[in-house]
Amino acid sequence: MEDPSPLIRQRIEKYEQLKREFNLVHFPNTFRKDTDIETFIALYGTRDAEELAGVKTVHRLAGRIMASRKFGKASFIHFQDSTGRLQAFFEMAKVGERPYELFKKLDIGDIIGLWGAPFKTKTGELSVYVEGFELVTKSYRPLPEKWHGLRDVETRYRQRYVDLIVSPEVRRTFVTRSRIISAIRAYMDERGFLEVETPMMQAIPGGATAKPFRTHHNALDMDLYMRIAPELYLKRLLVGGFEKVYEINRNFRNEGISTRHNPEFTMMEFYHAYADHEDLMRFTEDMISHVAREVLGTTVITYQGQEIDLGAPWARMTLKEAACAVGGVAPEVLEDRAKALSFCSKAGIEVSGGESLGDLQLAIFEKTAEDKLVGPVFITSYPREVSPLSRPNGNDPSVVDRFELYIAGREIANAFSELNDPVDQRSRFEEQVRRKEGPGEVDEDYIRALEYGMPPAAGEGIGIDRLVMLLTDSPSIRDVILFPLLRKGDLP
RNA sequence: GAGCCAGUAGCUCAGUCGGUAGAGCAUCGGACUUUUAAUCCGGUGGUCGAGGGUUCGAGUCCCUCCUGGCUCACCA
Repeated sequence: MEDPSPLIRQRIEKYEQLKREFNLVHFPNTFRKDTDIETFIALYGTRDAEELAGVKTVHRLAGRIMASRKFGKASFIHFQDSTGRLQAFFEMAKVGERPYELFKKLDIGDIIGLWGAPFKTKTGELSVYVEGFELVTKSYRPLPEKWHGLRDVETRYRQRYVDLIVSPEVRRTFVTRSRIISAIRAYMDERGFLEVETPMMQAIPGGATAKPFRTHHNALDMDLYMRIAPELYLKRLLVGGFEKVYEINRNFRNEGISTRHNPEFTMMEFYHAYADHEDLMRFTEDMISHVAREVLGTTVITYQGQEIDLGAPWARMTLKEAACAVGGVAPEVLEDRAKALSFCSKAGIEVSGGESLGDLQLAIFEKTAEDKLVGPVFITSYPREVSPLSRPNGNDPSVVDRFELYIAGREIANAFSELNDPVDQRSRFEEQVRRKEGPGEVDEDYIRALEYGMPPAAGEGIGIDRLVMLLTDSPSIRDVILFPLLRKGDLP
């Protein structure tokens, strides 16, 4: 910033003056702590004042000053580190007259290192009886107001670092996010899945139908696409002989932004050879209920006021059953293209007229039933036309062996038995090209891979952000992504 | 991309009918040895998102634009 506000100029000048006056090192990196606040509280939190009076152990702690109550010759501050928040007591008689003068000039937001023994105040709050301290990092910018915190959502997203400093619940959400992902990794690893990494930059953006982001490699003079899904690469690995693989990573889709969509989002995809979609339903309900227990200690969650039990087993319903039973659609509408078309126009579903019956069935399901599926529920038997990578059902070739998982009205996972017939796969790709869906060209190398033989398998994608939203009761995907995409722009 | 709503001090917010821009917190100076949004006294701080228009006069009314939120569309 070229012209810092008076407040910031004032702080910079103040720091210069403090350094001169108290002979301080400029932004030092010499303080070392030996105790986290969480540990300190765990050691002493339950002991009473008399017991603590006998504890002479000096701990070195560090953190950011979040609140202060200063008096002439003694003061209290609250400071926080990554593990918690603690009160510290500064007494002129203890730290000395000069250091106390320095202390009184510290600001909320400054990072301080301090050492002292535990004690309990008159009100019974565990605190550090400070023997000495160092100004570790000067904060030039004032923090948001202590009582209301940071309310402005734009600032919260653009300056997440400030949001994290002042909003404990935001920190908690992102810690939970990390634990969820760790629990998933552990679950997969324990079951013999191999975590792999496949290209984020692809010459042919396959595996889904979203619009890709385009980029360019200069040295190769080659256009590339940010991946919209890792699917086709993961299945190449099945051809290569890995039988259980997974990847947790970003996908990029050049589509709209909403409370449920961010242009880059995190997906776990996994593939299991010698398994089918039925196996994956059991696997999924077990995994997600397991993760909920690991991270939250329960399978019963409350999402936006609605109680949902993630305990297995989960309900199952075909797409048509859901449209009828949940969406209130008359069964014959789903069996006749003309009736389906007229239903769509009445229901306000946009149609071009070129849709197949399967396209219409899916559109009707999504319009009428999707957001009512509190679940958890597996929706099965998707139309073949909307599932170009799925294996057709053995009894009814109009549908495929696929399911989507719905919880709280949202699609959380999509899975199917994989199509491993290269001839059928080629014709589905060609059909996509004809219908101008997908990448616009056949991924010949993927077909070639299938021609070598891919073992029968099932695969699944789980939207990690949405799962985290569910388990952290977050209404918007931006609440579970540290730095959600916003228009380029700076705050004044 | 469309509709609706919002933008005032570093932060959280008032601002009536168009008539001299306010409060609390933060910050600065002073008092204060057990506070919990400490308290008390005094002070600093504003391109009212940007630009244009109407008017004697605009934070307030009108237009355009910017940014964000929500809903819808696309998508997962």
